[in-house]
Amino acid sequence: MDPAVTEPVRSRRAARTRAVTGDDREQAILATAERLLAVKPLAEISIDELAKGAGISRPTFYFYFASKELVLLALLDRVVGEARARRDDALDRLAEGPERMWRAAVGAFCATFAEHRAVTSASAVALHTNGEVRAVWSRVMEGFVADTAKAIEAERRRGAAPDGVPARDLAISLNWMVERVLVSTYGGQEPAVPEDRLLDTLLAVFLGAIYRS
Amino acid sequence: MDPAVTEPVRSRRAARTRAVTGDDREQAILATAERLLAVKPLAEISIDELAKGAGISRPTFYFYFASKELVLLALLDRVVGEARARRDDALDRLAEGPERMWRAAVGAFCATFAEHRAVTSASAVALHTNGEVRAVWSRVMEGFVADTAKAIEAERRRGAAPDGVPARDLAISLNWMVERVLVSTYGGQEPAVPEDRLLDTLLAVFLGAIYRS
DNA sequence: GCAAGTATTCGACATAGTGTCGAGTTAAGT
DNA sequence: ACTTAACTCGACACTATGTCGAATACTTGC
Repeated sequence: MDPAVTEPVRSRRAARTRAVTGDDREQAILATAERLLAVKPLAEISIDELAKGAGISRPTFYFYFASKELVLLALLDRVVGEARARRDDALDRLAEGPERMWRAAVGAFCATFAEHRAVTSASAVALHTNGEVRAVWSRVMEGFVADTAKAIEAERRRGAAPDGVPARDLAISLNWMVERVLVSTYGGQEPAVPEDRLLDTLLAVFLGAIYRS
Repeated sequence: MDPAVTEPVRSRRAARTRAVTGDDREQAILATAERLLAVKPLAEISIDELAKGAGISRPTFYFYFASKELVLLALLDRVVGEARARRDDALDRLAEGPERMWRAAVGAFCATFAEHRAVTSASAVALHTNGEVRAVWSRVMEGFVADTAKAIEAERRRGAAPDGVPARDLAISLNWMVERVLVSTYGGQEPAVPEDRLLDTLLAVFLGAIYRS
């Protein structure tokens, strides 16, 4: 994902001339948002709260962000970069054996989600509410799906995995499963897989779906 | 799910005395909601719209439902009953062979979701917004999960399926997968599995996860 | 067939949140 | 010092929610 697409998060403002203040405020808004998201969903956070938390008035908030969803998006951008890096790292581990690789790949997603659960959970929800969050999330998922499908096809070519339903369809289902299960576990929604069995369970489904004829 | 739990949807009003009018209005609200949900999400439907659509004023709406989420819930209740009936039907098909049974069980979910996509998609979204929808959805999922887990354990006992991760964890993951994949496909969210390959794909994951050692 | 009670209806109000406009202040660059 | 641009906020307009109380309509017991 090129950053350009999610860049126009900030309302206007060009290169920072004034030493700090502007960026400080922006960071203060982001920090406030992250803090509040750990406690309650985005829908229950008013712009006034974000502004107050950053020590500015409500109209001033709009100087920095056009909506609270865009604040979330800025937060999400950070996290996405991290997830991407970890995943790329995992995909290089095919040499260590397929199970190792899949564990690393699924684990990358799980770990990122867990470490930033406030932001990721809120995003998974905002997805249904906000078009821009939906677009970002779709692009992230698309990346994971494409890589997963490629890995499945590679395993099929080398004869390790049997043919079956289209690799891409399988990849889509598996990746959405990961997303949904993580949301239920970390969002406190029942029924949920206990956190400590998360990775083993998801991995079992991956391996079964990919390697069983 | 005992109906009693989701019964107090209506604000008050006891047994209908006045021949029809009251129930008619209530049905009109439900019909309006279902019609609008086919076009836009619940969040974009105002109570005023629902009231106008049913030919009443906004305050009068509150006589019938305490919130628009409760209207959705009433709609969902109908659908849940249908899904439950179909699923029960499917689980009796073990005699026809495991693949047949699983196809029927997953298909029951898919078919219900597809036939009432406006209501089910809206509910899957409201789940993240509304506590009561969340509770109903959780109970429905819990039912599916329990039955799925029981079926997996039965297959394991008769030696058809190998042991592995706890059956319940597997059941949770698989059922959330179905939910999430259906929402993406019917909610027009990318990436999505094309509608006509939905059942085959989900079934492949089920069989792989359950029967692969 | 009417008095009493209950079901139903809505106008009017109170409240909360969003987004915008325009007039201000502050700081940098020249 | 003066211009320009960054930044700030008071005040307004708008939309939606939810509630209260008074009015109307139907039903039932008498």
